[in-house]
Amino acid sequence: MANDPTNKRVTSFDVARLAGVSRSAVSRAFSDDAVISEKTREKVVQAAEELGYRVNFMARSLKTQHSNLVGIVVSALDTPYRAGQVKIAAREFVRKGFRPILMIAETEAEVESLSAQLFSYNIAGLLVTSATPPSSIFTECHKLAIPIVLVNRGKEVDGVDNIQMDTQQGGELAFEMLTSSGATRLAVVHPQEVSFSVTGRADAFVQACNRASVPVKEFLSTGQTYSDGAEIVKKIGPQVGPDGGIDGVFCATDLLAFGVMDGLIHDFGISIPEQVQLVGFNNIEQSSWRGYELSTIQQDSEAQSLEAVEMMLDRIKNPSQKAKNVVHPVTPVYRKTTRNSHGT
Amino acid sequence: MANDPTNKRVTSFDVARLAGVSRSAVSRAFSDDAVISEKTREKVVQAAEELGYRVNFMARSLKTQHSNLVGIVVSALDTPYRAGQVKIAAREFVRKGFRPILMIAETEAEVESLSAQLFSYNIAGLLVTSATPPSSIFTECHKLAIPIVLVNRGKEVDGVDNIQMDTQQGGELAFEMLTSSGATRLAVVHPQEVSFSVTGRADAFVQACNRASVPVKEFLSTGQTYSDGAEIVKKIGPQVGPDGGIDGVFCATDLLAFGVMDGLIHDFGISIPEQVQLVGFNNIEQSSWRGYELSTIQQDSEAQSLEAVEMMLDRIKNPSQKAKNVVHPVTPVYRKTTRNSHGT
DNA sequence: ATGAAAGCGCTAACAA
DNA sequence: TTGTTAGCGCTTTCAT
Repeated sequence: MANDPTNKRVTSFDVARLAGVSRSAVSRAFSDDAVISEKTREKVVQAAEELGYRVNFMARSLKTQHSNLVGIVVSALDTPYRAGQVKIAAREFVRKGFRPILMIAETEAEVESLSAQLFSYNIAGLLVTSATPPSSIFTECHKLAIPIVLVNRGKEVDGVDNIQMDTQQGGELAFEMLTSSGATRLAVVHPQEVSFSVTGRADAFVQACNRASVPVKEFLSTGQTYSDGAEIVKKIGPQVGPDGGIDGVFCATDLLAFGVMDGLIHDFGISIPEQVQLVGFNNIEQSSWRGYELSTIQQDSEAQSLEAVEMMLDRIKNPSQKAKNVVHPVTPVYRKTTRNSHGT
Repeated sequence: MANDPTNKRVTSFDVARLAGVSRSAVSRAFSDDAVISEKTREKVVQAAEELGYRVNFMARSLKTQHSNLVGIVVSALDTPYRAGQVKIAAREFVRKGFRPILMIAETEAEVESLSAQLFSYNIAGLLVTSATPPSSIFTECHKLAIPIVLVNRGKEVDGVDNIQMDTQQGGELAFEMLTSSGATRLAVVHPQEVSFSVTGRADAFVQACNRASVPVKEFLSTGQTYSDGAEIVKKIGPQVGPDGGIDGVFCATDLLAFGVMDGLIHDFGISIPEQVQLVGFNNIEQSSWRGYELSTIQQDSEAQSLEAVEMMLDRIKNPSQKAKNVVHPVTPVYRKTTRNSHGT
């Protein structure tokens, strides 16, 4: 059983010879829907096993003009929400026979260049869940007939599959969670950088406030992480209080909420939810930790990811179908940072 | 600028024709170290741009017998520690011109099958940071001359590059952190499933206790997450107390520590660090959150990841070099779950 | 410095 | 059902 590394690699030719068949036969033995008699198939598989043969996907892809490689372009992978999303998507792709190439892209420029790099691989599709790619990518994908699906990346782009949460509902829900349990002077904190889903939910929240003539103050954080929350709370803290101060704040992100919460408690001695109520967004794992027990709004990232890959596979099978645009509902999760335990 | 999807894909042949050169010339223009005059190179690049040409990596790989694809096999990607690790590694690979294929493998069987799948792609290397792959993978890699590097996957395997934290030092440090500030009756909690780095640090801790004749109780959790900590604390809580009870516990993972901590505080009314001290492991981001401020032991996952990819690239360049085995030191981080603020 | 030609390992007509 | 044959798009000797 020669296992010296100088071994020539084994090709379909070797297998064919050992099995006493043609190369086409071995090809057929390893193709999913090919006509081949069970008997020869077995001979081939047997020989392949013996030789340690594996079909060379590079050669196959070259010939068939498509690969089972897909691209996943993602930002902030070290964030619990994104990590979960990517984990699910990657697993699902693999389960369906595809291999995800992972590209970390924090800026729009990176999204563009990294996506473009993927085109050299005959990728079967592209999943983007970071910044919205510039339109050059879309036209390129279109030209190359590469399906592309966007997750939480904003309004419909022509001919691009899209899956997103219901930002509108998200903002309204946050408003409701806060006001239904007595908050009357609100605040919202969200990152200064504009992004469809994050900015969107904040905007919807503000609109809901305006519609109900409830005063609302806006606080812009540097980013959307814990430390950004811990930073912005310095501006919020002084305005929270019994006499006419803020008594309900919506943080566009759970992470942001934790930072704000800790600052409020530890630096301003404010008690939650007695003096201020707090609502976050995403319902990441940490939100249920007993040190926080954050009331929040859940988007089902697992369902999103699963649907994203399904959409893509659909598209691969049927490239001409119309682009879909699905929006996922969002649900309230009442925990201990709101006063209302709320039947729901 | 035709952008109809029926467009034939553009090949080096098209570029060659437009530029008025041979196909070899365009190949040379896109190869890093090839002899070509600046003038023709420019003509080619120009033509390529115009046509939207991109070299087909499948064809290139087929010809050259190697690709710039690498595999990353990982488990528990949705855990903050792993997510950070993978993010860094993936970015670094891309920066160096490689494309990481992400494989999520929770069990050893999955590691085996997913790694094997990657061999169909002529991958340039394999990075494993989940369960330790079975030896079949090693021999396969050896046979195919594919470099493989293991991160925190235990003792040296013959001919396999390996990078790991200093488990011994980790366990001893935990012992020191606890005892130097007065703990005298210790406990350790770690997952029942054996894994090199996690079980290793716990074992080292127990040994340190034994050596110093300090009593220590062992608690086995189901896994290594928050909820596993929240579960096992039910057994620990009753044994913590003023009269001869446990007064110092080392959790093999920060996540585990959070679960234990919350249970101790909320279900048993125990105050930390007054009644028990707590030390975790990893120093993930959440450990510094003010809701926890966990004293812990840091392993520098960024450095580890960076070094892992460097090792791999080294290996790719110089396949015959001896396997390396580097161990990274580990450092104590004193926060509020130990009594000692300790100069360090 | 450049071009001609061979061939990487595979699949898909086509013929038998 | 099977084998023969012709490329997929590229790189790389080898001549020039």
